Amino acid sequence: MHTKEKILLEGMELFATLGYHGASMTKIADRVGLQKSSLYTHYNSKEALFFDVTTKIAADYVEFVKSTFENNGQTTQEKLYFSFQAHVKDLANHDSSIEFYNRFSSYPPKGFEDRVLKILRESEEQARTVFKEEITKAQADGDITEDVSPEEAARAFYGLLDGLSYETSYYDMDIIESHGDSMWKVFWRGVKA
Amino acid sequence: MHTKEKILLEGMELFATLGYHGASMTKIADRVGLQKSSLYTHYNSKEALFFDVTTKIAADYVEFVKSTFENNGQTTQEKLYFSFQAHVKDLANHDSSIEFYNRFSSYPPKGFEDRVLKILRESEEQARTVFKEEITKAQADGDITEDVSPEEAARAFYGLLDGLSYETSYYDMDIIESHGDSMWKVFWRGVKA
DNA sequence: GTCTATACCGAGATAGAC
DNA sequence: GTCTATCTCGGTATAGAC
Repeated sequence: MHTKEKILLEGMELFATLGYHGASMTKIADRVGLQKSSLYTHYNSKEALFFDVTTKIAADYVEFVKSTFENNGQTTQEKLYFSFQAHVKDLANHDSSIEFYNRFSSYPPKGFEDRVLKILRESEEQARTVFKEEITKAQADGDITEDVSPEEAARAFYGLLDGLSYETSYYDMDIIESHGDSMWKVFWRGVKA
Repeated sequence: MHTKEKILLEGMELFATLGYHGASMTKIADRVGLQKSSLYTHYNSKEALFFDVTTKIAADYVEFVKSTFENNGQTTQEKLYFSFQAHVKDLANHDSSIEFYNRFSSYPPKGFEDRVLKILRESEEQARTVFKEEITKAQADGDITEDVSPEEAARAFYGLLDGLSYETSYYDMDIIESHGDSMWKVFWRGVKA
């Protein structure tokens, strides 16, 4: 792996776990196996590194969501549940790219708010669109009630994920999975036809 | 107001909006109208101030939740919805004590994780107990389905709040309220008898 | 209790040898 | 590209006069 890629990867993990200020250039350099001054050969500033990571994370997230729906021959309930479970699994495992996404969606570094949120919000918008399309199909098939609009159902579904995201740094894996089950059960009861 | 109380209040607001490291002693002192060195007359360290704030926030939150249920002569649905709306309102208004609670539940300052989470988790446990009691009563009255356990319903209800908390720093007030409506609608449909 | 002055440290970033 | 050395800034905290 090239040095620059390794910096990107270690930067992502440290930003995700320690936050922007907690992840010092010294710590990143240590993990890469360099002196901090050598990082500046590859990135002009810490800020430039951070935005490179942010852009990659946003693109990867959309791909992840799409991939969770690329299973043919399932019912809508199964597809939605599979996607939900895939999120729960990554959350419970403290996957660092998801942790990066959640941390900086909620708490972008001071001064970078607008630029960070623009990047992350656009990718979330794309992800939500994927959910909405699945729900619209399910309504057409009569699997989901007409009492709830696709927009409302998609928001409620995304709300489940947000709720679990919030709990990530709060609870252990088994608790998160258990909460996920409760939330899914109530959600599905709330939208099924 | 005594100086120490004012430090506590301004500290809370700055910790909530800027985070632990973002809220420097200089900034806190500026808001109080003191030199930063004078803060040390009242608190031995920034850490001591932070934990004083954390303890107060945790106690206040439990009181807040209890207060949202102290309306007599309502149906369970109305009481739960009232509590939910009270949370939405504070979240949408970016009430700083709720922002403090959410920020440091998810991202406690490095080195303080165990002590901060212990304080905040205990208060959340108490709040969840309040919800569960209401739900148990509602089941006894036949307002909430027996298909879902009180524990599951309470977790799903708390999941709604967590999901909205997550969205707080992401969206504007009107969007949060709209998402809240969608989530409530699906939740109630999911638990009603 | 509040002030000014200062010690001390770790952060981001740059210069220049190799 | 990587290194050592260094600059500058802003942070927490302390000393001592008033």
